[in-house]
Amino acid sequence: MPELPEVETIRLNLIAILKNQKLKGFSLNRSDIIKYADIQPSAFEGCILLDIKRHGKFLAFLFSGNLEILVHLRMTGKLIWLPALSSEEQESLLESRHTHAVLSFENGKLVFNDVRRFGGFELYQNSGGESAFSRKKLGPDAWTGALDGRYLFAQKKRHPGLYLKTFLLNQEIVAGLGNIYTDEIMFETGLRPDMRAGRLSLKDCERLAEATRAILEKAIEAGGTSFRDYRNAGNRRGQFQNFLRVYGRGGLACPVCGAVLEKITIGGRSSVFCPVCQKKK
DNA sequence: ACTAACCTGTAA
DNA sequence: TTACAGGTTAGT
Repeated sequence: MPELPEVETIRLNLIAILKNQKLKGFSLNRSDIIKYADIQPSAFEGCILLDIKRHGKFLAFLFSGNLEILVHLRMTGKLIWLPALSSEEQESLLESRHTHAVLSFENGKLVFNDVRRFGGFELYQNSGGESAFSRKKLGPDAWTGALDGRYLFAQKKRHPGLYLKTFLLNQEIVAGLGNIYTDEIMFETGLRPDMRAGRLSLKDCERLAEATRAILEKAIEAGGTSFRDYRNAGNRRGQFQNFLRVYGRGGLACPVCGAVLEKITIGGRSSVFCPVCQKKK
């Protein structure tokens, strides 16, 4: 479900509420949402949440004692701060068969709910001040990282055969982009998703980096995109779906030239683009 | 470098 | 009943 702007929105919601709070309890309704563990969940109890960081679509909850929880929401994962909800909503969320974990802090409970169960937690006991992000093969963060035209140009030389769509979705190249924002970035840049990355010029790469920056900024400002499932930590929708130009609009008119937007499948993912405004090269 | 698989829910 | 969904990855 969530891409970088949605995960960043959740991070901003939660850091304001949970920084320096003590974790009192860590309970699981299903143990299979723990994808990896150096230690037991109970080892986190009594620890202080020092910070919440994000790299790409991963969230890292950093606790005292060098303990860390990595969270990935995949398609339908949600992190919901229970006190933000009405008492009826709180009750139904706690009883939901898709609520898999509850983190109880001194000021309230944080719930992990995931219909499809692709998402989950990884529990780390770090040594030497290393963050668990370093264990993942992730490129620079698309928002806070060193992403520019020169970097993309160097990367496209390493992966010349990838379709541009697949290239932008690859988290080892750039971390944080998903199906919505890649389509939006390619539309903004005037490049087709089915061109090969090897054909990108340095100028194209500079435009891609620029468009990425601009679109992510607006999307974060709008609190992310709620096309269907996404909700922030307060269980509320984002607003960026009102500003999407091509994603989810296959068969409708291009907002710039009026041509019919095409929808194709690349690497198993749907892509929508304008056959007039976007060029293959 | 592509596909099938992991899951469940919703819409066609 | 079938196709499809803001993601990733093991296997081919």
